[in-house]
Parts: sequence; structure tokens; C-alpha cells
Amino acid sequence: MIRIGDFSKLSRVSIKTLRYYDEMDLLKPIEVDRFTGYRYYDFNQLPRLYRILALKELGFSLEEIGNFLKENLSTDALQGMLKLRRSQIRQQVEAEMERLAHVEHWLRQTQQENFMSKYDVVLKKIEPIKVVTIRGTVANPPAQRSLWDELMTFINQNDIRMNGTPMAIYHDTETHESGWDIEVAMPISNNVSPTSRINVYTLPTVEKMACVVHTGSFATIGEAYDALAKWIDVNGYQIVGPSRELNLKMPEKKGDQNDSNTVNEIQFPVQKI
Amino acid sequence: MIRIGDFSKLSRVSIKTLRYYDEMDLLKPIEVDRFTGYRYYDFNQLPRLYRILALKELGFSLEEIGNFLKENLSTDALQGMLKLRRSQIRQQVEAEMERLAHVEHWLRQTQQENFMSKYDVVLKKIEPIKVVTIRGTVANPPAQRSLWDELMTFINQNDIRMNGTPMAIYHDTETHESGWDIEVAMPISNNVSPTSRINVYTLPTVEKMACVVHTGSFATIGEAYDALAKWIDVNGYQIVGPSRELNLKMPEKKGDQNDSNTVNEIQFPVQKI
DNA sequence: CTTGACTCTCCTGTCACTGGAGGGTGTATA
DNA sequence: TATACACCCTCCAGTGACAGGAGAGTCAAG
Repeated sequence: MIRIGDFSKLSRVSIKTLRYYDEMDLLKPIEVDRFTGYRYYDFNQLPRLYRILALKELGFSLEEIGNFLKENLSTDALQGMLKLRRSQIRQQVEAEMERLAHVEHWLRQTQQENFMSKYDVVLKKIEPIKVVTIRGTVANPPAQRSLWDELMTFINQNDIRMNGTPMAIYHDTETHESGWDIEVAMPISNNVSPTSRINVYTLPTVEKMACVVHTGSFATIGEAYDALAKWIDVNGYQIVGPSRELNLKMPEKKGDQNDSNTVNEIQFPVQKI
Repeated sequence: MIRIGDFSKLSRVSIKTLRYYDEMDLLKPIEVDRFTGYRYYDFNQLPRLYRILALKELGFSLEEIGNFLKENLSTDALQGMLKLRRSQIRQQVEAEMERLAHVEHWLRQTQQENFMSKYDVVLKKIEPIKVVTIRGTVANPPAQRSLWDELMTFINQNDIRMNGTPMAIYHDTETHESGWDIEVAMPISNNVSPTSRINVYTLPTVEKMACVVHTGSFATIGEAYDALAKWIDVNGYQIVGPSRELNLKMPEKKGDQNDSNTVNEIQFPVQKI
């Protein structure tokens, strides 16, 4: 029969924690004075406390530990919990390693360039999007305007409810000697019949989309692409599909390529190598 | 100017989170309707949000991120934060790997023995302890009784305030052909002069002490030693000093070696190999 | 009897949100 | 014009495993 302070010193578990474990029914004192409320422990409660600490070390929550200690737990159930925990920890380790790679990327970046990069890459999961599109080969990206004109004309002449951000899908990845294979797409919410020129379908889910936002003149959008490409390379990803360029905010005046108010998001579907 | 729901969909950040970031001054809407309280965002706030997400990915707290974004941060300070974070992550990874090893140990153990081991090992840091001791070589562990008698006689004949758990320190690690080199020690709180037989000194801090508790008859204490030795081996530690055996609860009747009520803690100072 | 160490309960705070109640707002359709 | 219905607001509670502190009672030694 020892008091909580001594039990605490013995076990190196704080008094607060012991009281908390009492409250949580993990480790009850063998006796509580009815009048003073003083908790009294016994030395032979140490093994139970140590079991709690050992299980905590493995990363189980106090609730899980409580179940372990109820003693009506089969070896199979225990094994199952342990295996689950093992896979969780493995995932955790992997996540931390990625984090480490990211931090090191930032370190190199700020060291080389002596300031924070303008661009930050984030990974997102992209849900399916129903779109109307026109695909064609044009001489250069600005020339996609003709495709947009055609698509918008179609949209205006039919009962089409637009629903989301217009985007260009770049199907080329390598050379552009014979022009750029671009698909302009508008998200929609109702059913539309395709024609020979107009496609209607649903863009698939993309589990990992590496995204970056560019603000300001189109002329400098290349920097955003560069930053994104570098990020993908350095962090051990590879591109696994066509990229998208979302037109979040268009120039005020139609066709003003230098409007500093435009906002685009560039998206590349990626996978860990 | 878009409403919070659209901004949320765009960025895949929940509305709740956006409101929280507003409250935390991390990302204020460009406008809040004075009458309705509606928050309005602009597309060009996306880069800031993405920076927040990127920094969160690195494991920084929102408070730290807030400081980053205040823009009055020097590159040096940023580098410092990143380096600190890097070392924290490395530590984290190491800790997770250890955890993984522990879980795998438990898995093997329960698989082989088909039940939970009686003994759980915990690592503790042990603070310095001031003690009076007598050290001698005896034929076997039970024979340490003579040393205890001598020590207790000394304690009773002098003004010594006992303060803690009596313990035996086992200096032998290998063979016991010529007997056991045992030091019996009693923690004290006041100053005592040593004699030729009696030592007075302070046991040093032990950073990592692997501890296990044995309850019941002395006859089976070997099992506890076995479990502890196995744990030390399996988890990649090595013994780096003499072990201690704490007499937490003594037999009711003096010298009753089979009292099931005794409690001992066995401690081995260890280090990662 | 006093002193000082010890213990009690109760309350708040942590961190980055999520869930829900209760009520107001905006827009498209009948 | 009425009415759905989706959308938005604020405020409150809860999360996990405790730590810190206030205010009051308890214990053992001198």
C-alpha cells in the first residue's frame, strides 16, 4: 500500500497520468480512502502498469489498451491488432520519408535561389468531371482560341449548363514539331449529345494530381511549368497522363495575354516511381 | 469573388478548414459581407493557400506557417526552421522503426508461445541515487542475506535516513565459478561517513534502463531475467553496466523464499548497438 | 501545534480541425 | 410570387492524453 507519489516515482509515470489511468479504468488503485479520496497502490500493480506502457510504446491508444487488458482477448485478435499496427507503422514510416524528401527539396531550393520559390506544389485527388470538349492540333498554345470559339458557340446554341472551370488538356508530352494536340474542355451538369466535332464524356478520377497555380501574364506561365516539372522529378514522381491547364480567372479584356489578373492552375497526373 | 463553397471545391480544402484559417489569420477572405457574414474569396488567393498546404505537408504547425507567411522572414531563419524540421523528422523515422521492431517482437512472441508473455519490458531513465552499500563475493544470490544483515546493522546503529527501495547490484556478468560479486545498497537522504566495509556514494544517472517486474516466489525470478535478456537481444540493445535488483516488496516472514507476495524489479542499463 | 510536503477535485488549455444545432441567404423553378 | 433547396452563418461540443494551476484538505515529523 503506497501512495500515488511513491508509485509515481517508482514507475516514472506522472501523478497526473496515474490519476487519468484511474479515471479511464486502466489501472485502479487497490484502495481509495472513502473520506480523503487518497489513492493507494500496491507494488504488484507494477506489471499491469508496465504492460500499459509497453502497449503505449507500440502506438496503441488507451482505449485499445483497455481492451487488451480485459483478458478476454483471443490470441488471434491480438495478432490481428498487431498486424494492423505493423502496417500502420510501415505507412507512417513511408510518409515520414516522403516528408523528409520534401524538406530536403525546400532546403536545396532556398539555398540555391536564396529565396522562397514563387510556386508551391500540392498533391490532390481529382474527382471525375463530366465535360464537353473539342480536340484539335494547333500551331501553338495561344492558337487554342479557335477551338474555344468553336466550343463556346456550340454551348451557346444548345441547352448546356456549365459547371466548373474551363480547361485545356495537353495531350502532347514530347515534341511539338507538327503542332500541339490540345483538347479544350468545359465541365457541364446536364446530358448533351456529342457530334462529330464535339465530345461528351467524363474525365476519370486522378488519384494523385500535382498542382501549381500561376498568377499573372501568360508570358511567364513557363516558370510554373518548370517549377512543377522540377518538383515531380526531385520528389520521385513520374507523369502518367495528359496535363490540364485550368482557366480560373480570365483576362478582363478578351484576348489580353498580358493581363496580370489572370489565374491558371496547372495539373499533372503523377505516380511514385 | 467566389463563395466559400466554390473555393473549397477548387482547392479541395474543407469549408470548415477555410473558416478556421480565416479565424487564425492564415488566409482572410478578400471580402466579408458586412450584413450576412458571407466570406468571398478570389482565385489569386490560391497560391497562398497552396503555400499553407505545402508547409503543412512538411509538418509545420499552423502557428509556424503563420510566421513563414508574414514575409519578414529571412532566408537564414527559414533555413534554420527547415533544418530543425529535418532532424525532427529523422528522429521520428528512427522512433517509428524501433516501434516496428517492438511490434514484430510481440508478433513473434505471441505466435511462438500462443499467449501474451507474463513480462513487459519498459525503458526508463533513472536519476542518480545516493546510497550506502556493502560489496562482497558470496556463493550464490540467497547468500547475499549476510551482506544485508551487516548493512542493516550499520544503518540501525547510525543516524541514517532510508529513502527508497533497497537493491542488490550484480557486478558479475559472465561466470560465477568463484562466487557472485554482489553489492547490497540502501538509498539514503542524509550524509553518512563511509568505513572500510561501508561505501557511501551516488549511483550515476542511467539514460536507458531496461526494466521488468517479477512478482511471486524467488524460485521463478529466472524467467524474468530470461525475458529481459531476450528483449534486449531481439530489440538490438546491449548491456552496458551492472544490473540492479530492487526489492519492492519483501516476504512477510523473514527469509521466506517462496512467498508469492514478493515483488522485484530487475534493471539492466542498455544502449542501442 | 506547527510546518511543509503531499494529495484531492475541478477547471482550463493543448492542436487542427469535425459534427451538429439553429437560423439566415441566394437563386432557380413552379 | 411562392417555394424549394442548396448554401452560408455563428456558436458549442468533442477529439486524445494528458499538463498546469487554483483552492482546499491530509499526513508525518519535529
